[in-house]
Amino acid sequence: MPEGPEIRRAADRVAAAIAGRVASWVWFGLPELERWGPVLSGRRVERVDTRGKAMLTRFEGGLVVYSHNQLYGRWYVRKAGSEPKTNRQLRFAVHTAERSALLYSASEIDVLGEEALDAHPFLAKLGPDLLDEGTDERVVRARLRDGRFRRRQLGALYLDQGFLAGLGNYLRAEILFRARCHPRERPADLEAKRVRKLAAETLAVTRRAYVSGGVTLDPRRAEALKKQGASRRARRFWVYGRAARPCRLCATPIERLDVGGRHTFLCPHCQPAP
DNA sequence: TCTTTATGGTGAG
DNA sequence: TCACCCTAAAGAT
Repeated sequence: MPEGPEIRRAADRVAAAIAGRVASWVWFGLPELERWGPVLSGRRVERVDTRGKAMLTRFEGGLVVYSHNQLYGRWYVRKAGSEPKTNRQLRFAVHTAERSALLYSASEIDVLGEEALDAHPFLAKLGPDLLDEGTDERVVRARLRDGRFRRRQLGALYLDQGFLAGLGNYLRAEILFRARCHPRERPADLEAKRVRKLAAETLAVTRRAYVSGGVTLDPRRAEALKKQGASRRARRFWVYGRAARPCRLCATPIERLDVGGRHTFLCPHCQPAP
C-alpha cells in the first residue's frame, strides 16, 4: 500500500477504528520496541495521521508511534481480538474494546515523544504533503520554481520526498504523462503555462488516487474497462507498468525508461523528449 | 524450489 | 550512481 494516497487511506481506516478510544492492549512485534507495549496500553489514541508516506499514531501523554510501510507494510482493521488470515509478521497491534488495528510486515517503526518528531531523520526532510489542505497549486508552483529543485530532472524530482511528500513511482509516471512532460525535462526549461499544467496535474492525479483507492485513470474510462472485464490492474493506470502496450490517447507503444534508479513509463508521442 | 521484482529508503563514493 | 536493507508475492525452473 505504498504511496501517499494509499497510506492516507489506511490512516483513515485505522483512525475510524481506534482514534478517540482507549487502547486496552498495545503490542509490538519487534524486539527493540517490546518494552513500549505496556507503556502505551491503557492510553487513549488521540489521532492517527500521516506525513507523506509515514503514519503517526498518537497516544495521550505525547507519545507517538511512527511507522513507515516501505514496500511491504500492510494495515488491517478487525473486530477486537480477531486477526486476518495471513502468513505475514505482526509488528504493531492496537486493540480497543470494539476493534483492533494491526500493522504487518513493516520494519520501520519507532516510538517517539511529540517533541522529537520534527527532528526525526525522515520527517525532517519532507516537503509539503500533497494531500494536506494547505497544499494548493500555488504551493506546488513555488516548489517547481524553487532554486533547490528547478534544475533537476523531473523524473528524479518526482521521487524526492523533500520536494513534495507522498509522491512515489506510479504517481511520478502518471503525473508526468497527464502533464505531457518527459521525465528528463527540468522545471527550469518549462514555460510558465506548462509549469501551471504540471502543478495542476500533480495535485489532481494524487487526489484522484486518494479518492479512488489508487486509480489514476479517469472514472469514465475506468468504468468502461471494467464493463469489458478488464482486471483491476489493467484499468488503473495511464502508463505505469504498461510497457509496449498502446497509449490510451494516441496508441503509440508505451516505453520503459530508467530514471533516478527506477523504472518509469511514458508515451514517447504524448511526452516528447526535451 | 529457485530467482526476480516491487507502489520505498539509506549511505558510501 | 551503486550496493544494500527490508519482506512478500510472482515468475521461472
